[in-house]
Amino acid sequence: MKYTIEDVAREAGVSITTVSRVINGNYPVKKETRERVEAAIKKLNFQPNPLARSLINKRTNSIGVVVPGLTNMFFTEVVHGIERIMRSRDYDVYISDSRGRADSEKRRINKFLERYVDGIVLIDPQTENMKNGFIEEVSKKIPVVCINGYHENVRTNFVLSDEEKGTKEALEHLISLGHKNIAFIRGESSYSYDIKENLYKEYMKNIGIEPIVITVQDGNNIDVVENTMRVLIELSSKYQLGKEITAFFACNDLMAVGVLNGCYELNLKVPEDIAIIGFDNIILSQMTNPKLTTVDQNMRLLGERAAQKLLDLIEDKNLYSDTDVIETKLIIRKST
Amino acid sequence: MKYTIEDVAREAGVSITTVSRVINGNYPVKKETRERVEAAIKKLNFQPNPLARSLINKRTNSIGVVVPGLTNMFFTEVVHGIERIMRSRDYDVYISDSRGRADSEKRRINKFLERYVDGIVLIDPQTENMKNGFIEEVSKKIPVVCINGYHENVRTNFVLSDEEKGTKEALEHLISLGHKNIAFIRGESSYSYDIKENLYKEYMKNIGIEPIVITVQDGNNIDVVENTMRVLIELSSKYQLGKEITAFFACNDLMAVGVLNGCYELNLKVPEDIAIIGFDNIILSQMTNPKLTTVDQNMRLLGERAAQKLLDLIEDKNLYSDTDVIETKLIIRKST
DNA sequence: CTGAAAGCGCTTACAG
DNA sequence: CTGAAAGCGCTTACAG
Repeated sequence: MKYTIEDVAREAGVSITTVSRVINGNYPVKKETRERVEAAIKKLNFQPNPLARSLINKRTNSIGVVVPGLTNMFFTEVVHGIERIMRSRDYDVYISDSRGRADSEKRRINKFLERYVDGIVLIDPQTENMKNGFIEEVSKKIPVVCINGYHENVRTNFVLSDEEKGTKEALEHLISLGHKNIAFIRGESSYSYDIKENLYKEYMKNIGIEPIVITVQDGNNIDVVENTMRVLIELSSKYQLGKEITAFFACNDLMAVGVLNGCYELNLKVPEDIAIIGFDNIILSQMTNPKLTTVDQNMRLLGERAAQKLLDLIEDKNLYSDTDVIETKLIIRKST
Repeated sequence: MKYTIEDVAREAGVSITTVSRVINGNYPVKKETRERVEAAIKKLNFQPNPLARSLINKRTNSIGVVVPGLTNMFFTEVVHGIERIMRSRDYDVYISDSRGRADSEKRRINKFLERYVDGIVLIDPQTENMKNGFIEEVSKKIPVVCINGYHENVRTNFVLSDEEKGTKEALEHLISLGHKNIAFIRGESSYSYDIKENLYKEYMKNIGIEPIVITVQDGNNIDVVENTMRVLIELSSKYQLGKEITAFFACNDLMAVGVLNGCYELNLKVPEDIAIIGFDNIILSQMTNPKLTTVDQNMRLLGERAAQKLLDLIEDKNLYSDTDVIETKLIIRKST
């Protein structure tokens, strides 16, 4: 079995109080005593039971991260950024997948709360949970940082990428290339899609073209690639692709790849017949043929910044609310 | 603040012992009393502190999963299978990324041990940690299931996909198409690559051709796609591609996609000039152009089977060692 | 600088 | 069927 602090105390011939003190280094201990205790710890290869410590400290040195889908590389990149920071500070990061559903997200968060994580990062939290006050409630109990997502009048912390600016640049890029008949592809429910859709409609209004909004299902699971492709093929019976629609703005790269694959099936040339622009700049966007024009969200930085902020919150408990914005960048490649 | 069992006891006018008994349902409690306690629990919205329970039970109702890289969809698919099973049994699953390095994998495992997870799943564990006995040691302390990875004389539990059979079928498929000059692409250190390489060499020996083994770096991170592409381009100055090499066997789909992208850069037609076969059947393999011929590892089932086995182990502590083998399946698409 | 004791929030013999 | 008490492995006032 594992050794306890009592075994160490016996071994070193001191009280458990003293052992505790040398472990935590929070009280003066005579050098000689300390060395004896350290030797005992080493000899027994003693590791304090984090459960027992947490029970008292109310701290677990761990954080929870909730993502809508592990198969969208956008999220794994962001998580990677979070992990980089957290590990350097000796925090454990636990990842949990909500499958993009509000009830599941809620459950995941509650589980983390039960487990006494020290803080939570929510990537692309469900709008429903933002609007109904759930996330604000959670933010009162524990440090929370949200990456992207709905944020009007919600008192919690945000690290946002400037999706508005990114969307504008993307749309203007298409327009500067002479496109007017631009269709818009989005997933079911995410604030990121909503922002983009609003801007898209505005632009279309300005150029006097009827907007075409296409909603595929869950946009954050890799299955969306196939789904989007199917949707595109259906679409080709309604619209004359290459004429009535000459360009697609896709809300993320996964959907953009779906469009690309659909074009291939339909024998449409990209970008000659159809231009495609994605969003995120996941590595997949460089792997297609042609490579995808897209908007870089600087995913790694989003994660790092969120982690840093969460750490700050955990440390001084100034619980909320604050917003950081990170720049996006248009990456022009071969699909436009 | 959160309520404790004491608050519930006071509210219901019973002892904490009784409250504990109705929560756990492990001792008889008079119906009337039970109802009073249940009402109090409901009223206070009481949730028992899992830390305190775990301190006594030595159980946390959670498991750890260590993966070499979250950006290789092979792993996220397997994890998905694990989560499906675990959630239905109300276990939390915590995912941790070793970045494919033995020291990091060790550290991740030790962290899980410290946190008293009830069991651990290792996906594609590092050969080094298998051979030096580390994983066997861990398996003595706690239920462990390994998915794939080195397994000679290591006493722990395995769920393996039949990579040998898969490799043979892939190679035979290429040969049946008339290929002899087959090159082999692998990542740095993984048992999966080793098995495949051995078989590859055997086949090449049989057909009397000098084997060409190309090692790219870390094969389990999505960066490998770019790396492989670069490696292929360099390779084109050493070999006459399409002649001295007419086919590539890649140890996973990520590398296969890298080869595909490289061929595109080099203006080589797939499969006319160069045939490519991958391994795993991650969804990405259907998204390329042409779609990839590959070997399906049934990732979801690998995860589910491993989770089920871990659960069995957790429940009856019959700690090791046992091996399940799951069939692979050749998926012929357009790259061969 | 050091230790005995109380306490974190639970569970489980033990006694009735 | 129910409760008082010990205990899980720690930390931290309190006293010296």
